[in-house]
Amino acid sequence: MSRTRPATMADVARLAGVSTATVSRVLSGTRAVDPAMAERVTSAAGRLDYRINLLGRGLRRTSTATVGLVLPDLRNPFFSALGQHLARAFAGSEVDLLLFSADDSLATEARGVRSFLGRQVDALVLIPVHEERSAEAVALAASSVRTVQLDRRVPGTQASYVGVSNRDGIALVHDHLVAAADLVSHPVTYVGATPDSSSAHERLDAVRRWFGQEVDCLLGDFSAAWGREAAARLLSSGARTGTLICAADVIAAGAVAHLLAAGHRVPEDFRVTGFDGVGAEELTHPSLTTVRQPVEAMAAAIRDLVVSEGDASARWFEPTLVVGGTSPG
Amino acid sequence: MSRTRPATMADVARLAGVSTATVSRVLSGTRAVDPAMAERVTSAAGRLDYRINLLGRGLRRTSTATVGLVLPDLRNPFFSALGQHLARAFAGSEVDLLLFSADDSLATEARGVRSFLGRQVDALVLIPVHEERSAEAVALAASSVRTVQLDRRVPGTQASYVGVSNRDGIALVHDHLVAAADLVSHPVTYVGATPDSSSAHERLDAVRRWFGQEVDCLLGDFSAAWGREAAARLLSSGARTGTLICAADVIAAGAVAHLLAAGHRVPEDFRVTGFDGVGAEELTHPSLTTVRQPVEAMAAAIRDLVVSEGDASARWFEPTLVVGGTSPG
DNA sequence: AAGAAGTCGGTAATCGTTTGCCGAGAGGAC
DNA sequence: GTCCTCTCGGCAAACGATTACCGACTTCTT
Repeated sequence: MSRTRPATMADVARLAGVSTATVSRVLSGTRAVDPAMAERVTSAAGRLDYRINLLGRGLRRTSTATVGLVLPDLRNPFFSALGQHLARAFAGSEVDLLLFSADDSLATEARGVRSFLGRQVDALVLIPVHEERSAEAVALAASSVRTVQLDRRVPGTQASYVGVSNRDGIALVHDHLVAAADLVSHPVTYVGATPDSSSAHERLDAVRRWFGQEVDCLLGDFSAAWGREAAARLLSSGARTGTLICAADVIAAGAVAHLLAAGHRVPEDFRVTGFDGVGAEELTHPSLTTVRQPVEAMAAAIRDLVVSEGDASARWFEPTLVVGGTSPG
Repeated sequence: MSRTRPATMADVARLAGVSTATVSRVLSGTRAVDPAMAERVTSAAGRLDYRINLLGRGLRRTSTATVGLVLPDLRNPFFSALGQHLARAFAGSEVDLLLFSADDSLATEARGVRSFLGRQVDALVLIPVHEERSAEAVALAASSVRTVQLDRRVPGTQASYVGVSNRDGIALVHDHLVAAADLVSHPVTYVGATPDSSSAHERLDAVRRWFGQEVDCLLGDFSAAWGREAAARLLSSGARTGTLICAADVIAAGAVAHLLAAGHRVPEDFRVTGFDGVGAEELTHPSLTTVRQPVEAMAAAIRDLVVSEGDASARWFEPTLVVGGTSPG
């Protein structure tokens, strides 16, 4: 495993008997070069196993053909689905997408932003960790490069935003349940996340809007463990029937698992709905009724925003309802 | 959103009335500097909102304090769990961990490796897409920087390896089932993945070793959809009881969902086990019996390997059995 | 035939940072 | 007082690529 000094353009130029300018032009196709000479250069580059140093290129050019994505947590399947779709959206372009996980920490998120900025990325995609406390990181990003917030946003920043209409998503759930079920014998409980992120915030507001201000709310985080605990609390408060509207599919899956384990029936005794629809809803039986976010279209929108020259903008996508086995109908 | 030219060290030096050498030494702490002067420099840097250009630094220094991770697919929860644990393991160090998703494509994987090499990363962590066809990418990586393969490996390369003992993992399942169940009335079927990756390969070999060469095998990919399909095939072949040993928790979850949907009981009629144990096993009811990989320890080992100076090495971690509700006992 | 226009290779400056080396000054030993 | 040893700031040369500019040459125009 001995590693020799990598070949540089100067080495290639020497071997091919030309100047580095010519090598650069051949390899990056910047300007026409005599075919015979070009052939000498490519063969020399191949012989020396030359690979370009992107640091040198990036330093000289102003751009790096790189976009950074900072996300809060890879274990949340919705975020990893977004990451995957975004990666695919960029795989067809000249631009490299690099990911950085903030590990749900504001400090690590800030570090990720600074790291990408230091690397002179052309644009930054951010899923902010916190609705207020990520403001500094988002502002720093937006003041330096084209920045797009994804899924979650920090109000009052200059950065663009791409996300789903949470109000419409909850409305889909509401209409579905009102059409198919009796919400008196199955009283509604919202199992959400504390409104630290704009999506948690907006989903909570939307639930209150469509189901009434007095709707019962249990707030935790976006995890299956919280779904289980919320279901446990509900049962220990005496409920034997009900409707659980969950802020994410992982929460819903946890809740369903606990309800079934406690001997209750889904959807007969308890109806449960999720949110996101990126695949986790199909892991369970019954499969989850959920609100599907059009992640592929969202990823494409991000890709387009990132390469475009326009001003900051915001775009809300329309979710759709996927009816599974955890709700009647 | 007007963006001005970022401040450089020369700007800071001018404002502080010192040379760029002094600025560099103050900001990177390379050498002692007179406290009064240091104070002038830091205040000037703050005033100008100076942020270091890592391209310049990386070009001059030989190292970049960066490690790249190329993984096949973020939607596989095991890979995103590995990514997350690795990110956490590096969050405490000076080194930045950057991720790149190969989108299950050999070409994209190669692109990721080349991209990271061009960025002069200090080390590369690879989860190879394919046991044979990723050989070129792994060899390229290993010939340029310290390289560690994770979870999957390409035989015959110079790169280190960190993974779990698949043979021992399947042995745990075997011993558990033999102790707790009647494998005659519940014949064994292995629901695995085509042996394109070393982990799929090794798990298949291990199943044949512990359960016999003639064990029934259904091979697909690491997805819930495949788990469902495999269960459907098994049922349509007439099976009404059985034991399904699955190569991953997502496969197992899909299989269980289909079996339950078809009206069968788990674990009474069908016993099902998974592999990985990174959280997906708790989304279902019954919760999955699975083989847990010690991902946190594995991530720590990767971190240590990456900073160490030693030769290439291989390390197999020992998995543990997590007994859930899909198997007797 | 002379000038204009186009093609294409090379020279050297440049991107932003780090660091080897020099030298000035301080402090200590004798 | 001399010499030796430290400390610490600055000069300038890298690191590896790109590209503005120059100039030699070819081709076209009139």
